[in-house]
Amino acid sequence: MNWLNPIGRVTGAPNPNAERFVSALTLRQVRYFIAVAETGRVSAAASMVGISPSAVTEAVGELETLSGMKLFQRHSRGLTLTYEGHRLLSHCRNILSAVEGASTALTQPDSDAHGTVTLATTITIASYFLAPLLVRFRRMFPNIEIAVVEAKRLDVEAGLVAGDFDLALMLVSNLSNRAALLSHTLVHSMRRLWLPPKHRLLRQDVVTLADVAQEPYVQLLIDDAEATTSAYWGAHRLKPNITFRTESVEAVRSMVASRSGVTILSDMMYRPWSLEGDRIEVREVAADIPTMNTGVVWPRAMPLSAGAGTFLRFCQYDYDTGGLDARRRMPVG
Amino acid sequence: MNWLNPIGRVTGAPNPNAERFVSALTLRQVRYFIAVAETGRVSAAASMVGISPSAVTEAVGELETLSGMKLFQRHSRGLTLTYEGHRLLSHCRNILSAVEGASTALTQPDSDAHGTVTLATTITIASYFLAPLLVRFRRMFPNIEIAVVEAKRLDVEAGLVAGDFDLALMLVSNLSNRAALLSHTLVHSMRRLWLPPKHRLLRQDVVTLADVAQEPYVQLLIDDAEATTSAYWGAHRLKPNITFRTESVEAVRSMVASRSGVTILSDMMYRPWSLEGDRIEVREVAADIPTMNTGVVWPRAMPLSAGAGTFLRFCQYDYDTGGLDARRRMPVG
DNA sequence: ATGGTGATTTCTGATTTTCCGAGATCATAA
DNA sequence: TTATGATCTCGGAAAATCAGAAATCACCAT
Repeated sequence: MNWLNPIGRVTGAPNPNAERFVSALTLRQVRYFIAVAETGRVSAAASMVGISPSAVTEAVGELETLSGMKLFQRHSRGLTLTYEGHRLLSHCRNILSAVEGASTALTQPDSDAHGTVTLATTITIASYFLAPLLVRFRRMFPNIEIAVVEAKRLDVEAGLVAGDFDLALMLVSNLSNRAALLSHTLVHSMRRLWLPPKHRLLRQDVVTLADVAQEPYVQLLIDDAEATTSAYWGAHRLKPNITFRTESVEAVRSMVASRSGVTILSDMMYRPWSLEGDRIEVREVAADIPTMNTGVVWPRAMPLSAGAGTFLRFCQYDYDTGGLDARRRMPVG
Repeated sequence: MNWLNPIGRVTGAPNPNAERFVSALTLRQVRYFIAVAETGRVSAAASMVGISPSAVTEAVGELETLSGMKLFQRHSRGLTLTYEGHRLLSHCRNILSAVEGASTALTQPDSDAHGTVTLATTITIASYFLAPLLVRFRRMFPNIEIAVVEAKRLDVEAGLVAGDFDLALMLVSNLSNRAALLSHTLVHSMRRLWLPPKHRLLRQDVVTLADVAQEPYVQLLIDDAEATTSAYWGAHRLKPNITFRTESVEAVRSMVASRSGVTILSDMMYRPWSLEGDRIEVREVAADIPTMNTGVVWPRAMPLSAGAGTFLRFCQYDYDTGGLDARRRMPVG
């Protein structure tokens, strides 16, 4: 039990157990507490929520022991909030308004949402990420039209802040204009070493970047692939022995499968077979190679349109349910 | 019961009863639902929250009938969220984080808060509002020092955006720079007609602004009093018959009490006696006269300092408990 | 096919919470 | 001092909650 000194400050234990509070609090207590605080009388609060006064008294008492502080000053005319009670009241209102938020979200399902969303992507995403995602989205929201625009990374960012695009699917690892953009990353893809079958590095227990430096290296050129490569090679004070550069991922696959070189690319692009049907193996490299993070990006300034909002929510949902998680389609290197 | 069609959309009733949802939802349901959604298995969720799986199943079932939609897709390996369930999940997280917010607020009581707050006011507030408020505040927070600065309205606003003041107590009805300032109004004071005893207008059933226009009018000059007066007189296409202007409210009181004129001023300044001890009556005017709204103002850009935050909270608390409500000290006109 | 496995769900009874209603209590006003 | 109007306390009944056993179900290997 806590006591108030003459000037109304709590003098008892400051925080008995906040742990217990979050796990034992009841919405019933919150509702009754708010009713009492707003009416100033237990009886009025009871009739407001439609139960007997004694139940309200009980709930308030529970809340007081739970919070470990006296919430009301009781006097003959009723109850008035203490300062601590007043502070708790605003938090309790937050809780109830969160509940109401959930309720209104339920009453306005966006199953029949409509409108159009202009979505920008970079080429990497467009090739390996977008198509299956869009299929699932169109199936669930047939009345939302998605206009897809492919552009260079900087142009996508510029278009977002200019309002030309609603949102973008792109690599968020190296976003330039973070001040004006918000992002939610959906997938972290590891970058791993691609090898032809029976390659000598497959027999090694651990493969280092120095090992890879000895091999002929095929460098992909799309998006920021080359810049990223030189970044983490440079951090290790090494250089790949680049023997071929191409903008085609299929060409990379063929080169690797035909034992003409190796490469390090993200799991998102990996497929176990080349176009010709030859197998491609994959190995983890014992080095600090950043993951490739792709996600949704939108301008910070304006709130998302309804359609864009449901697309964003859908992306999270689709990721959570495994729709676009590349690792689940992958062998364990 | 609702059903999912092959593409996973709910086809049942859209919103059975949102009313019931907000009044019957339980934190228990929310907690268990989140646990199941995060683990994807009833058994794991049960051990996470420390109860039996059957109880979890029950709670999830309750939440599904309460929300009127299927929240999980059940299969042999466990449960995965439907899209609707995913959407509800984020709202449920909101609810729980609101609960946690309340908890952390309880563990960090600001009873022992300290620091200094520089508070700006205009003259009207300083005379009729501030002193008793500060007394009560200092009694509750003796370790927070309040430095009071009195200035003209425009200077107060400029000082707030410049960061010279933490907050201000002032009239919020006619704030100029609303773009850069946030405000919370504490008191709405009606503006009413001040009359000497036995004045002829006291016998009238209703008093219009046209009636007042016939009387000699005493115009107070402090703050925006004159601008406000001409604003609402102008809106009624009338003009007061001003016979005296003064910057002293005491002078106004004396003039009215000694039958030298009438005036219209806010209840906040009203006292039933003049300095000489003569009585002053008050009457409501049947006209559209704006109320005088005074409250707390602070710059929108930066978050409030800890001390300023508790001062703001205290003002709301003090108002709610009747500390600075002028009407409770007033006769009913 | 067929039984095994690992999960959810259903069912039942025990425990706890929640509620009501009747007194007890208390502070204030007449 | 008494009356009043409020809260608080204390039963017992109803409802919610829980645990554990049994039932069910989908999938997988044999």
